Amino acid sequence: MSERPPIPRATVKRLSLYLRGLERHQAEGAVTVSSRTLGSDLGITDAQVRRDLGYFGQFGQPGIGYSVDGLIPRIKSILKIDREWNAAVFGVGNIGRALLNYPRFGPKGFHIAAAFDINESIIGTKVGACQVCSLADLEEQVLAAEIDIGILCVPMPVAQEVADRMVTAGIRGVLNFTPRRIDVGKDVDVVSVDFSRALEQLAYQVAAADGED
Amino acid sequence: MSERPPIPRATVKRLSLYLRGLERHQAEGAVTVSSRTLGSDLGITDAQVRRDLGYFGQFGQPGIGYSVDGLIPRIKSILKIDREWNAAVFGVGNIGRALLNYPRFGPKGFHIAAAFDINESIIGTKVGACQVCSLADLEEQVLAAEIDIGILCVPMPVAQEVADRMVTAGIRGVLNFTPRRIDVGKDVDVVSVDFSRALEQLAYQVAAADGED
DNA sequence: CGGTGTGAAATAATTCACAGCT
DNA sequence: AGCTGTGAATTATTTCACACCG
Repeated sequence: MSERPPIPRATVKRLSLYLRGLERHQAEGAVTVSSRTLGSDLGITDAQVRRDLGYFGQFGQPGIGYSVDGLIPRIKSILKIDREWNAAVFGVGNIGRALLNYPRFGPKGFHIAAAFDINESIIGTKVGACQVCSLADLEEQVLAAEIDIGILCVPMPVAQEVADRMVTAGIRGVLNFTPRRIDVGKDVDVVSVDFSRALEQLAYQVAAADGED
Repeated sequence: MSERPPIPRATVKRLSLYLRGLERHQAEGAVTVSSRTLGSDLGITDAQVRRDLGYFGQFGQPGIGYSVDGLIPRIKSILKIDREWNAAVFGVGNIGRALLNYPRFGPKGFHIAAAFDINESIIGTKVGACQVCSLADLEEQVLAAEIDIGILCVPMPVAQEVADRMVTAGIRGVLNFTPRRIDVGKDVDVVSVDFSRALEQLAYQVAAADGED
């Protein structure tokens, strides 16, 4: 019955970064870490770190800080990455191929279990650890491999159409690499990664730093 | 002497998205667009759109909306992408290669003018439109090609070191594809693109939608 | 001391709501 | 009628500051 306050979106976005910082400290042999240390790693205040973690419970020890080995699994559990997620890559073009070869997903609990494309010349070939399937078999394969998350890397014009089929096939989340908003039902979540947008932000910031406001 | 209010970071992040929306409406032949239409494209309110644009001036016509052809260049000018930016890719691995082949940067005003790697077997080969240079020639080439922006795709352990050299060579902004915070002086800007983080956000959201809070 | 956890205060971002233009 | 631009109100997020613990 205890009434927890709602968790700010901004807090959740930082959680991944805390995890990163903690894993680095762990690799360096640190046993505990203070909110100040953790915060300065990512350029925020100690108060912010304590507030963020405070939403989920009391993990620290006054005078000592947070146990590195203790906090890591707590954050993984909060982010729901204390389990295996099955993902599939849709579209084995430049970006899809890069992601299939990206070695950092597996250890993080994201298992890329399938890859799809429409191009006959690469269907059946092996990219990374996956045999490329035909997009025609999407529904069947998504079901068989119990895919939770779809990584959308197809060309922009067919993005929405492929996304629709992913959703119908039962996928629960979409990681969208397409520079376009994807419409899914309200039961499915989308997170977008947008290179052009990132570059545009950078251009703005660089120019602003030059004194042109 | 007129005192403009400071521009919220959140507003700048949305500007790229407005531009996207406007270009789509332009392609579809629309002449004007209302704040409501533009907003619903990206899932925000009309008031938000008007407020955002209002920070930069009065671009709309009451009763009509915003001129599509008029607003696009205004936003480009605000974002400082009404000019050519020279970028270089550092690290021609999976991601670097994908970016060099990404066809969408050129038309947006970002010209990838150079690519660097340390791997002898790819130095001198052509990837996308670039001949790969040795990282040893970084300083010289950055200067010669007048690189403004560095796209950092090297392996994590050498990321900071390469970034330091980029900064020394005079680069003004870094687009960081490394899952690690990059430290640059205060005269240089960094924007990060972090795949793992995006996946983690997605995992959290999908699980939350499942009712596990 | 050095550090957490957390009310209270301050600041930032969003939405409301409406005067005024076409 | 349809829509912008913007004060005022609201809501979200961050920071302050301090009681309390090891």
